[in-house]
Amino acid sequence: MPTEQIGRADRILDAAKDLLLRWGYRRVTIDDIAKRAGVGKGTIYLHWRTREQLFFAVGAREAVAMLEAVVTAMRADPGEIALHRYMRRFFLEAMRRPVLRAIFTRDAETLDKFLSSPARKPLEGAKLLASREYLGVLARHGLLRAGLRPEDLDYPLPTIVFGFFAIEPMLPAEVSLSLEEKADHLADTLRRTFEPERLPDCEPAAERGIEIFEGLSRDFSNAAYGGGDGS
Amino acid sequence: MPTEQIGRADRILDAAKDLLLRWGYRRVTIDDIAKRAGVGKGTIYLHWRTREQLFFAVGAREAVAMLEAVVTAMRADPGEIALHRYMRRFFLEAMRRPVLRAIFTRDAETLDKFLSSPARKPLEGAKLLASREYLGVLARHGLLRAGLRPEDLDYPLPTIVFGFFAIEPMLPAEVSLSLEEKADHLADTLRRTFEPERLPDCEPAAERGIEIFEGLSRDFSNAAYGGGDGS
DNA sequence: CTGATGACCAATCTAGCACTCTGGTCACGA
DNA sequence: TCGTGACCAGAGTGCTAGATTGGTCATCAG
Repeated sequence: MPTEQIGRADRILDAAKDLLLRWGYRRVTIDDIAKRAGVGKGTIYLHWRTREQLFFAVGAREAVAMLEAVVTAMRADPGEIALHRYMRRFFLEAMRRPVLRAIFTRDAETLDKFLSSPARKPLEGAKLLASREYLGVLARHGLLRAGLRPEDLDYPLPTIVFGFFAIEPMLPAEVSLSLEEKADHLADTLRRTFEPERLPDCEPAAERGIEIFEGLSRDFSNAAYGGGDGS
Repeated sequence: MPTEQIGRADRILDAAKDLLLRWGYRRVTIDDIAKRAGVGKGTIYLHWRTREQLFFAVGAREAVAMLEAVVTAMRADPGEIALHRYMRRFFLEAMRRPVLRAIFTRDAETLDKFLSSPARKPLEGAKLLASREYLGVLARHGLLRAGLRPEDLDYPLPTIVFGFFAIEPMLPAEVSLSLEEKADHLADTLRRTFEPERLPDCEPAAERGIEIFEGLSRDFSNAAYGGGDGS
């Protein structure tokens, strides 16, 4: 895809994202987005086949930004590859991006019908949360408790992490923890539940792990700009 | 309240519960319940002030049954007072009772508008999940990790437990864990996150803990039959 | 010839209205 | 005294006419 078309796609996604956060999924029309992006309505359909896929692309682009932040952190400090550190950062980076926050907390006001659309699934699926390959790398480098196989985390890991996201809109006002403190609780839980008491050197695991997250990032990028079907 | 009136209240609650599980909150009318219970419609209003409170009473009575099962287990084995054992049983007993399962998994099909009603809150509130007094008993008897104060669990404990309930309706079909296995994962997580490596004798803690849960059970019982406002 | 556009159309959504249903009350009867 | 069901206000439902909008494609600018 020509660079200049990517710029146009980004302008459209910017417009869609702004309007989504201001008005919510239901109220934003394709015409609104086209006007705001300064393009004709038909132009939008040169990039994405349906309205739903356009909004999926909005989320996918945010996921790419989040994954890039994660990878940058891992490059700066290989210790970030550890499960509890990764999930801590994942939580923080996701919650700080309004679109991802809406998706992960299942904000019905903002997302409306998009919540029950199949296009949303890849954005909060287990693959994004922790791919099997990543868990495999952790296991091979001694970053999971002895005897713990990657598939042993299939149920409890997403369940625990999901709890921290999903409870967010239900917290009573008197809970005054900062986002960092919440992330610390999540990290502590995962640290104690899934990791060995002493963590080995993370350098070699980080090397392989970064590749995995970069690949995931590329996949989401392709899905966002390629008019992909989100599969 | 005369015993015979409690019998009538139970018949009404039985009818309401049956219809709730078969048709869902929205479709069940007071007339339906009265007919099925063999009483006049006005009679129902001699027990509860509103439809909402009647359905709260249905849930409260289930909570009483659940708490009684919990207490029975604690009497048989004081080890059940430990946080991870208590929550394991809590999860199992709640999930095995369709009404409580609907409440804790936030089943929109069954509960409909009752989900957003304030009357529902005490049923899934933090008090039922783990009261401050109970956590105090655990702390005093060395059943929490050294340095962990009861209020330190205010955020992470309900968050983790909530995750195990709330993810239930979202699990893909290929997850074929039994309820017991899920409960074991929950117990393992709490065991490692909040408890000391070696648990002390639970006998003294169980003695005090049982009183707390019996008191809680009485509170819910009063709320159910006393036409309470659920506060 | 390529790529962008917006008028257009079918299908869905919304507003407004007439009508039904139901939660809650209370006068009456057992 | 206690239980009842006829009754009523107001909330809910179904319907229809009309507006809105996702998606298409003939047309046009460069």
